[in-house]
Amino acid sequence: MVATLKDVAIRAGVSTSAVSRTFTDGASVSEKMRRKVEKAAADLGYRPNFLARSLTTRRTKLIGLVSNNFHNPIFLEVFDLFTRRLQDVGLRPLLVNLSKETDPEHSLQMLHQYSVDGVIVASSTLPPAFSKAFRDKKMPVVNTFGRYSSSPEVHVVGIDNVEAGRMAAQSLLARGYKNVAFLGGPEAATSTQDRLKGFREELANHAGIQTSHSFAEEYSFQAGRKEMLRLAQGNLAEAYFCGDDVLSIGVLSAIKDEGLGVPEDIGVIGLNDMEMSSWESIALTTIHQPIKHIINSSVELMAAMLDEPDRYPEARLFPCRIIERGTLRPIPDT
Amino acid sequence: MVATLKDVAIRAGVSTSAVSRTFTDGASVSEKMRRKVEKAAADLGYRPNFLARSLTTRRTKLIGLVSNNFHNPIFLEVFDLFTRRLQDVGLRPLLVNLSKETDPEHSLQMLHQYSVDGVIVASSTLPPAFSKAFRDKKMPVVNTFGRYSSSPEVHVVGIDNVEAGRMAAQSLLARGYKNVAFLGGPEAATSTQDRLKGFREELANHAGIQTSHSFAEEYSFQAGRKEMLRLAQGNLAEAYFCGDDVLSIGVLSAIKDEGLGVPEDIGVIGLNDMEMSSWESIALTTIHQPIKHIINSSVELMAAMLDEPDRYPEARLFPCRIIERGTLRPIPDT
DNA sequence: GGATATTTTGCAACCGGTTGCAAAATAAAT
DNA sequence: ATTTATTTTGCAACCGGTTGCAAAATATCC
Repeated sequence: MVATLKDVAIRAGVSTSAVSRTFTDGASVSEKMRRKVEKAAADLGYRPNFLARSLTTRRTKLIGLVSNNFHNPIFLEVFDLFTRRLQDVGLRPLLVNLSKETDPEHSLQMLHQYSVDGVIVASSTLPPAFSKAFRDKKMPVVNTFGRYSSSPEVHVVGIDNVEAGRMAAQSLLARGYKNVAFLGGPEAATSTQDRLKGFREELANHAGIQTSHSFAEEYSFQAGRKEMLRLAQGNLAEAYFCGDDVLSIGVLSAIKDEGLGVPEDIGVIGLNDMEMSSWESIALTTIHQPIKHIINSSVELMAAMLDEPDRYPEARLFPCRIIERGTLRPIPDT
Repeated sequence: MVATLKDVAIRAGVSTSAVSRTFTDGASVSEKMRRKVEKAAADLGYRPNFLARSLTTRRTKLIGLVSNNFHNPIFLEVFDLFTRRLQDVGLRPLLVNLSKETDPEHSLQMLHQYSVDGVIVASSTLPPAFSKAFRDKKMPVVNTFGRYSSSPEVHVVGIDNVEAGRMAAQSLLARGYKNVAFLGGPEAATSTQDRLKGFREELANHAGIQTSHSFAEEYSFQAGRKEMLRLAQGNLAEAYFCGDDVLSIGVLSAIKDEGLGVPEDIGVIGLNDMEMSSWESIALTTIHQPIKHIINSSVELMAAMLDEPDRYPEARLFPCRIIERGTLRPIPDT
């Protein structure tokens, strides 16, 4: 019913190879032949079948896009950027939702069976072993938002979370806060651990600063809110560095419920700078993570790996910067 | 390098057909043969290649999931539910982002070239012609969140938007508002048109009610906010029915900026009941759209169509209900 | 114009599977 | 133990393409 290569060949009165070649760039075909074939193809509405083609070329242009982060609004931006960018370079995302799974095996096999050309693991909460499992199967992998230090075998694109933690500490110190805390995402996430590490290291350089930390169960509004309500049972710090914007927004909600004001009573700084954080009713001061650059770079890197599968692994880290909005008190005049 | 059917056949000392059959349910293989083959397959770590298989079976289990809605947080929930549900029934979503495109042709061709088994169009803002284009290519299509009346050729799953508009009008009337307005999404979207239609029809049944309407450019926070700020230049209505929750949240932000209170000065009711609407700091009164049921049903329907491609088209509509939170004044005691 | 270099074309095998059909093996019936 | 019915197996063709190789067709050179 739908036209195949052979149909076109017959109609044009040429061999199937000739038809195949006119649809393969870089193949040797004369102008005359090309015109003849293209005419026949147009008449029949022929389009080459990518899957059949992939059998011999061993290229599907399919990319597994796996994530477990479907409750953090920034991931809508992430998916938007990824799908658009992948489309731009002629790749197609096969989306895999790992929300419940802990075992990579199943999705690994599935992606393998679909012969994806590569896998993008977009998550800072999946364990590094997960990305490594793909690497072990010889699949090109890039772990976007991953931790570069813990899996030098896989390509990582993202930020230096330790540095980001440090940056948060510095901003709080600059604003004269003396009692500060970290309210992180899941304790097992590498992003949480690293941000905490940088935060504490920086604070340790300064005398007379009180510090503490705790964790939310996941990167979500409710988890952030819940943890802050719990903390409010005891003594609160003067300012909180939250592991992520959506957590911060949950925290802001809890603070409001406690009848406290931001930034008068408590300061909050987030991380990510998702679109929502700039909403006038939220106006979250946060550390901007340049996700657009991170994602463009991830896709670029993936595209490069397709041509050079054994490329030596690298970490691409992008600098963050503070976005001042309304949830920290101003820097005092010196 | 990776084991193929033939490798397994050789190692087990049987024909390739035998191997193929042990991996095809319902095929005729003796227990002895099955064991022998499975042993060999396990030794080699063999997994059948789905794409090669699809060539003869004409089933890829790939489903095009196309949307243009990457700025409305509810779509993160939508993608979460879709991907999970599709995975559950053994289907894989090939995600297509149509944000910029107006022309279906390109993605249509691409999905065709990947031999997707079906297409789910998840959008209320893509024109019905879009879904029809897939149908015309004989692909199973379900238009989730579509308008059932305007394209009886394609399967639609969602709500009755006219009814939802009516419901919004009724709630406002019940609360004694006399001057009400509709602030819709893009004017061209069928969802906008239908919600407005129901809203006005219902109001027309009641005397002494003033009404007006206008549209935001897209379903997004900023668009809602912008439109509300524009309206605030003139005379405001007592209550606004917004075409969608994210629009409502933008509207709330604008109202706050104008120094007005909700619900004292102005009432707001949204539609969707996305997770964020229940956040304590937002507490939006809204019409709940049962997206979980809608999506489950969409996937179920798609699965059914794979077995029966010429299934007579149907519309599956789910009832909405009002979720009372804090953005409308209470119903007065009678 | 003929010899040689270069480009274009078709043949046929292959990518990794599935499947209709007939032969071989096994089970059931007499 | 035969004969007959049923199940299991392998052969070979096919799904829709690509590609190495050698032959055919063109182009280039003297």
